[in-house]
Amino acid sequence: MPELPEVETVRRGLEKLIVGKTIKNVHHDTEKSFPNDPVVVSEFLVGAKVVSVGRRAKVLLIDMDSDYTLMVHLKMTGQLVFVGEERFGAGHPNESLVGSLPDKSTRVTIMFEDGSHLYFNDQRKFGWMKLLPTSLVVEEPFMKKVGPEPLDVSFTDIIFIQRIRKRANTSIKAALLDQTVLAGVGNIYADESLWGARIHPEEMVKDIDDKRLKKLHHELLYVLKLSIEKGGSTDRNYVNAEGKKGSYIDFARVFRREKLPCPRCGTVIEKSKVAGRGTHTCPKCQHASA
DNA sequence: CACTTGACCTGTCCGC
DNA sequence: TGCGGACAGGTCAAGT
Repeated sequence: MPELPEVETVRRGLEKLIVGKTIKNVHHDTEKSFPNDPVVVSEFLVGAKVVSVGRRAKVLLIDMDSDYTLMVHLKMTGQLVFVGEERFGAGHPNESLVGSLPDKSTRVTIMFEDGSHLYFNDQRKFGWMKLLPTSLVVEEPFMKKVGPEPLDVSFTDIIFIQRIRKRANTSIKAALLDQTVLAGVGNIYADESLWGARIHPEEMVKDIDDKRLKKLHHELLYVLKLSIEKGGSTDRNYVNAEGKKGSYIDFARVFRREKLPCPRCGTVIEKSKVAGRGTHTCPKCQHASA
């Protein structure tokens, strides 16, 4: 579900809401959502205080003062929603979104000493939480192989081009989605940035020159930053830490706009499948030798 | 090795 | 309205 901007929005919300709070207890339903040894949880999570909330790629990193870190991956349908000690009453704008938590998709409930709660909801059960010593986070298999953060100032055009070219014989869309090439890009921002750069998602990386890849890099940064500004995009399940929706989707140019006119040229936007994912393209603006 | 395709799950939507 | 199938913002394992 959430990509870099959505996870970053959740991170910013949680930073304001849970840093400094001490965990009173933790409950979870399936092993899959939180496959930790209960002894470790009771020793290093229960009774520990939240020190900071970080993010790497699409993974949230909640650091505790026990020197353990709670890693959270929301995958497709995960949500991390905070509900304060004072429940929202009828008429509050958030009441309909979080007023009924926990519900049947709640996988993990964390209660803080002040009576507030953090709910990890995940309809499809692809997401996970895991607790591990902070020093071992970098050794975790995904963290070890994931590529650089696109929003780091050190991630230059040159590095973007070099890394994308590691996937010379695949489509540019598959290269963008490859988390070992760069971190955090998913289906929405792949389609949006390719539209911005007028590159067709099926075009082979080796057929795209440096100038066009540089343009793609700039378009990618533009959509990622714009989306963070707008609080992420809400298409289906995504909500931020306060249970609210983001508004980037209102600014999307192609994503989920099939059969609607291209905002640049008016041609009807098409939907197809590229790299196994639903893909939105303007057939006129995006072509092989733009 | 590089790359592509299923599998993991549940809910919803679309066409017959 | 009912039912089957396709599909959903991610990643991994297994396949070619």
